[in-house]
Amino acid sequence: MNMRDLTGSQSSAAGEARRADAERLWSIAAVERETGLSKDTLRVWERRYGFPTPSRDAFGERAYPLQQVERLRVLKRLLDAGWRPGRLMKMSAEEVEALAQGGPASTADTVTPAAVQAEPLEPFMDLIRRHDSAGLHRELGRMLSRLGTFRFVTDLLAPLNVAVGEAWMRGRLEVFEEHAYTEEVQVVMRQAISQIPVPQTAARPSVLLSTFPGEPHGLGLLMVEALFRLEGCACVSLGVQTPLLDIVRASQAHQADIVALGFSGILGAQQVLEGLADLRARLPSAVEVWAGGSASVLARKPVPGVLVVQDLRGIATEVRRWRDAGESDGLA
Amino acid sequence: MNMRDLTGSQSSAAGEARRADAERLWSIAAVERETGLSKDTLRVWERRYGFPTPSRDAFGERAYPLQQVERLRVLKRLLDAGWRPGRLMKMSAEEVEALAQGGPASTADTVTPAAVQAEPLEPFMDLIRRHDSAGLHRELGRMLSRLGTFRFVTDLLAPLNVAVGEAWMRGRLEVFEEHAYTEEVQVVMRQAISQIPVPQTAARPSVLLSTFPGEPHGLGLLMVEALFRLEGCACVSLGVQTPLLDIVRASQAHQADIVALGFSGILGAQQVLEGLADLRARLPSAVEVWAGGSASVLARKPVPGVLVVQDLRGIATEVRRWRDAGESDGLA
DNA sequence: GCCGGCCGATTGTCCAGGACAAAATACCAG
DNA sequence: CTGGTATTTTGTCCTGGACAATCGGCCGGC
Repeated sequence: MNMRDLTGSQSSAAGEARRADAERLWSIAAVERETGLSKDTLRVWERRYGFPTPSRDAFGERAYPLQQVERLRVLKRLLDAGWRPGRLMKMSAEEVEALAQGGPASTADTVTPAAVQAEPLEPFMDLIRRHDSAGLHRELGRMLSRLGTFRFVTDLLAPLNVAVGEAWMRGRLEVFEEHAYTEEVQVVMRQAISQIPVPQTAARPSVLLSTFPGEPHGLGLLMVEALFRLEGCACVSLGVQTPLLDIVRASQAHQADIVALGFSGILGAQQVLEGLADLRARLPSAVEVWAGGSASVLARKPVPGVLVVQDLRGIATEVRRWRDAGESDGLA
Repeated sequence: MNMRDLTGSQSSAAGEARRADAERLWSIAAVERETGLSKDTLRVWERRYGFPTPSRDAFGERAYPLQQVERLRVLKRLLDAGWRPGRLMKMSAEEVEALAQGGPASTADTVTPAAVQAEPLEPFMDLIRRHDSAGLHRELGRMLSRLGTFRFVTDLLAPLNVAVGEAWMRGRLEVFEEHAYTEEVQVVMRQAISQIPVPQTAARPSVLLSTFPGEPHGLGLLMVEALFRLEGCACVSLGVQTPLLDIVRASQAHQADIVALGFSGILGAQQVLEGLADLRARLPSAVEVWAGGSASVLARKPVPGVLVVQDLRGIATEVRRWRDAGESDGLA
């Protein structure tokens, strides 16, 4: 419609654009958005470790060069992989680089329970790495047809998600590759869900699904929704990042029997535990709170009145338990 | 699986739970998550306006009572509707309440271009307010079939999104209702997209879709993706909130001809403009940057080298322009 | 009369530097 | 080794000040 804006600033040579690039400086807010490190953390690292070392703009505010932003991205990734800042900051740039490229997780070695790895994952990892969205879509669709929704979720997607997460932590996958993967899986999962026959009206238990604010990972929610629907439950999803008070209100409005929350491990332990306890306290005791996902806190510290479902297969079991208990106030 | 966690802390009477509720206090981080107001803002409001007035916990940290959190939620909504804090803080609780319930937008009266309101929206708003997810899904699906994807997007969803946004700002819709709406629309839109025949391999232009960090609204992206696909373009979506540097890398990996960004008006003006300029500078000039959405900044301040597509119908026009220009470096 | 630029008031973000809770690790006894 | 306690590390919270960005109103010219 409005073409005028396209005419300006055509850097003719690619090299020229590249140079203008590197000189562009980033504000602390921009670095926070780009890296996921809070402003507080960025400032305290500078004070404590002497890195990063931003210059200052005309107003005395921090201005980070691209190079440091990229290094901060690497550090953040290593942090998520279990490394600690103090250790990383003492290392030379080369050592960090070597670590970023291919090192194993520092401590807390990723225990891959290879026992039940039912389907080969490598073909899918290959498609992701080759940025073949169409191919990934096609192959996922094929596997959905072959395995059926239940096994597709439990035997393929669940381990594949773990593999993707691990690949990212080891620097084998970029953020955008993980985003593209998530998007394709979402498409296939929604297709799978739409194929499940809708249950009777007012099918019980009715389930409300969401995640807490700060938890952007929604794939698990979709997988869980599919499994609930396969059990004949009525599901309402709020998508990700719903404020606590809104989850409470939504559970009233939709007359939910179960509120199911997903946790990927991004949120801090305290945030998860306090949030669940809070939610528990604000919901009538007849409404059950279920929590699941890869966050390790869930396994370590139980929250009174909250059911932790570690294994996706447990959903069917627990739904049966709920129904056997008499459809309301089913707690032992 | 693990039932033990369900047995603890059963507050037998609902009233008892309610009372424990009100006494629970919120940390400043929790209030930030719940309201969307930054910690900095919460502290400076306290200093400047004398509200909120959190008590302190045993460690001297702010502890907000539920009542103030809820008032802050209302204030945040009025802020988004165009009010200014100084004005609101001078008003009595009753005046604010009256405003929150039904008042019109303060300044910047919402100009509803009722000219092209092709489809009646009220039936859908009703379904949303009645929390009839199944009904909403059914009616949206029916309209999709009746209108076809193009008119469904341009004549129904586009104005409906505006209506929903406005209803929220006027206090007629809760956050969770907007979440549930978004989810249902997403389901139908993905179904619509999957029905569009996939184009030839390597169809041009190839389009990369995403939003900037901090912009969680993804419906527009889906609508735009549908329109691009209807024009026979190859689309790859990264979903919402992709870091800038990752958008750049993704555009290389997927050999995108066009990078399309969506803006809902949540992001600040500077963030949008600087982000677009930055992205522009980091992409080869052969890759076009398109921006759209309801953010008013886009209309006010043009960014050199960025195409602003105000009207969804403009997408078809611009795709034709791109193709006529000779498939590469098509800028005038 | 209406649009556009200027100016003062408002408002959110940034800064410094200190403190300390929470988490992770090291240590030690059984 | 195992489980609990001391110690270090690390992110978040604090105060109070400063100021850029934005908003609202004012004025003057087309």
